[in-house]
Amino acid sequence: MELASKYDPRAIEEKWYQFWLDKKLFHSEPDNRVPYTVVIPPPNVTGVLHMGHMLNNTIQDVLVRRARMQGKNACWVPGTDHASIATEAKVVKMLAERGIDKRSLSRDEFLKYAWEWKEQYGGIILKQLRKLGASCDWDRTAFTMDDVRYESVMRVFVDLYNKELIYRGVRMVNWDPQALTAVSDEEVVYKESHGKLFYLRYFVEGEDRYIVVATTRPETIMGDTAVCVHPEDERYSWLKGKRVVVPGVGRVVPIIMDEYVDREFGTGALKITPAHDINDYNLGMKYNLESIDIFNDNGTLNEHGGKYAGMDRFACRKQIVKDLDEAGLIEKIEDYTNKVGHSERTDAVIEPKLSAQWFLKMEGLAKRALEVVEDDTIRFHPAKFKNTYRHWLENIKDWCISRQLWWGHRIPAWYLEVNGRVETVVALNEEEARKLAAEKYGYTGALRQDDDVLDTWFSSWLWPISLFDGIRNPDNPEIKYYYPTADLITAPDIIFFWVARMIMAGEEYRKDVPFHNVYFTGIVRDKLGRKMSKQLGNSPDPIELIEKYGADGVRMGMLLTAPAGNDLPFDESICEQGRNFSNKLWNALRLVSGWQVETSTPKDSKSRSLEDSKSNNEVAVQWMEQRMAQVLEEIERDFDQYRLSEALMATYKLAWDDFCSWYLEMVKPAYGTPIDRETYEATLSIFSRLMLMLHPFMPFVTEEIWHALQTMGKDDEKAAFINANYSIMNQHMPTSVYYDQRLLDEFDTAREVIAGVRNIRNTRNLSPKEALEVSYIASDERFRIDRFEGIIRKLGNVSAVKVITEKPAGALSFMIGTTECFVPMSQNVNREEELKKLQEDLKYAEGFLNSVLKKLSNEKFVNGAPAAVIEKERNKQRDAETKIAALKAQIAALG
RNA sequence: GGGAGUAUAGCUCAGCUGGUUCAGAGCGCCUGCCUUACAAGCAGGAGGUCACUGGUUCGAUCCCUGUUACUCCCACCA
Repeated sequence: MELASKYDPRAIEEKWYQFWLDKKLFHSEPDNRVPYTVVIPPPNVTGVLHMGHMLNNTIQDVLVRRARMQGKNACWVPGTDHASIATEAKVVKMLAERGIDKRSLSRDEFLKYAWEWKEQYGGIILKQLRKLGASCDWDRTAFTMDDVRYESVMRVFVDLYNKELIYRGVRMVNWDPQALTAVSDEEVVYKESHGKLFYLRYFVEGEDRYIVVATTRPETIMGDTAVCVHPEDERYSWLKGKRVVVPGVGRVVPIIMDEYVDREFGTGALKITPAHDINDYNLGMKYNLESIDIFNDNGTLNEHGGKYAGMDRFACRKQIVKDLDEAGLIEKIEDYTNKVGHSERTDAVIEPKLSAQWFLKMEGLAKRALEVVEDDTIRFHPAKFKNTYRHWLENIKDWCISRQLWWGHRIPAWYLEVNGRVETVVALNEEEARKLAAEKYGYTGALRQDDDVLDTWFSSWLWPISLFDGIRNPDNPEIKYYYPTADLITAPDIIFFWVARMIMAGEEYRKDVPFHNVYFTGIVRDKLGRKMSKQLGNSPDPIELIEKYGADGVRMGMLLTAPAGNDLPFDESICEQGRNFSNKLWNALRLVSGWQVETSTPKDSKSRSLEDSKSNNEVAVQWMEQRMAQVLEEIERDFDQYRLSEALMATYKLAWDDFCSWYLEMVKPAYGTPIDRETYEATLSIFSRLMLMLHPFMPFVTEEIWHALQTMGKDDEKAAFINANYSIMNQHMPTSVYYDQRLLDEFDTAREVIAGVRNIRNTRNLSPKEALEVSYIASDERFRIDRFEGIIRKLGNVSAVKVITEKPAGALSFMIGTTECFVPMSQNVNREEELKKLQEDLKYAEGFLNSVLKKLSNEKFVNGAPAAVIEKERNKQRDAETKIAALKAQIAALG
């Protein structure tokens, strides 16, 4: 078999993904195994894959594939989110481009377009995930608005309404004038903005005196219904009981006094606009003030705006300032910086607005959701997010769940009029509602359904349950088997939107947590530390990256720099490392596949060298097995703590350094000679297990190499059978076993000897082809290299390893611990240089000894420190003294 | 305004319960090599007052005080 010297991921990745799909290896059904469930954080149905998705889904895939190989029944459920506001905005825009105005459409017509759009563009992102290698159970693909999920949402709404946890009320909400809908508190982003603070004159009714009020929003004076000052503010005590004229408007409003006012801010006087500010609204309630709503839903002035009616709020601000200024009603204007709320989805400036909305009571739900995180029934990784979570839940307010949109789950509330009163019935569907209306009110006329839809998160919060139909059929075998899920992998910015609410829903509808662990990924940033975004154009296209470096390469690149909860400064070049690693593995395969295996065991003298190499190889195999067991232990620990990047790094080093650089070099037969069968088999086995360990991180290249290894040396028929019927995916992950630390230590010493020889060669410009001799004085029992002598000879190109008792003349030396090693030189050594080097070493050793002696002569240390620590210091002292003596002797020999 | 977090090599980060895993890893950098698996490679090497300050301790990268810088979250000051 002839293999290309460069690994080309493209064809290989496609081949294996199709193979996995054909074999239905991602599919899961409940059985006797332990379940391992992960639900995907559903991406927006019309979204495209970005780097954040890449990171998030790579992590999920690593965990899922590992669990599967550990013998668990892994089920990773994919799906998409209907994303009410975002999708509706996209559809509106698409229609506008086609010259269609949303307002000219009926609800049904609009929804038809929306569904068409969804069918056309929806799910692109799921296709892209396949390129990444995601091992989702695609048969289970769900959508938050498909039949099962839709009905689940309806049932939950009805249930919570009947439990009196859902209510409808007129409240001040965050209004998005662009999307024309209310949004929740969490969907408002406050941004620093440079504006002005306007000082307006409010004349006292019938007098020449006036009071100056500072405001950032002069356009709202049309809605002013009072001016408020602090009751103890002596500057304004004269105003008590008076009334003032709203400038430019002419309306006469009362002066009220309330401690809410901050006397230090502005002039200490505050204008009250109950319809357009939450605080003013509260004061309005308290003092029974009139509330005048001056805005239309789209942010233009309504009929209360007088001559400004129809103008946009920001245009109106300019105009009104101009007009007031001309009328001499502006005292001054100052620059001012404050935080202005923007809609997360549309970026429009949020307008506080009074409107009728549906709310969900949070108090009881929040309490339970807090408990399960506090007592570690659910663990956060990293744990610091517990603080954030607690703080939010302890200060939570009722959740505004209605949205004035069409795309979404329509609120199942119907209105009817009986005896001049509007009554509400809430039911699963219109038919049920009709029945209910008849029962409760004896009403049989037409019903009018609420126009609003539910907040998107009102469906996502049920996701871990509704995916297994656990709302509609709470006792079905699937929900019982797969719920609670194991791990949730998500970004910290949706901890409130989604994570907290899923926990609430889990407690409410399953009396159990929805997952046991939450792994918070970091935010993917560019080299300059900026968040990746479409606007900045600093986000690479993940699909292009995959084409360039292979999915394995990109996965590895992402994982290497992404410890849990840390932001990840992404640089494309990191993918190169992943690609190079794939290539390295590929070339290891090329090496092994080219080996000739010993066919008979000849007894003649020619086989001496083969026998020699055999015993070397035995040690090599032993060592590699021990090393592998050690790393496996490390990796298991890393996974337990969700330290994925560390687990990958450990595996990477095991494969590259230990396996390729050391092990393969140890057993590699000389050119033209065969390798013994035992070593060959052992190598294939070790290599295969390495592939298993790497498979969760790099699924494609490992599957390819694993197959090559399994079929190596097999006849065509057998190979074809293996290729058609086996996959690395469901092989059993190796587990750590006992390993011999002594052997590992001995190898480390041997490795230092080899490095010492190579270093001498390197610094003295000696040819690697010239064999050197190594000798050492055996004085330290910790220095044991007997077992690795043959390997030292092979890898260091050493002709002999000798134990001696006297320092040889004319030799170069290096120290390993307290043992001196010598390399005799045929040519003259550079005395000056050697002397300089030895003196530097001596100086360092003496300094080190000094610090140790200082410690040991400190009575407090000797009395206070534990015996073991003191013993260690004494050992250090002895070693340092030995070393110093040796160095001095060498210097003397040279001089 | 409140709260949380971070600061260790040029970069990104480990360093778990104070003492031989104690100053580490990967990448980058420097030097020499196209050594028949791999230049997407091989061998060797250099780099750090562990942000600053004071304290606790026989002993501090690690615990405590304060300072500085950055990051994030929360909040209705017009």
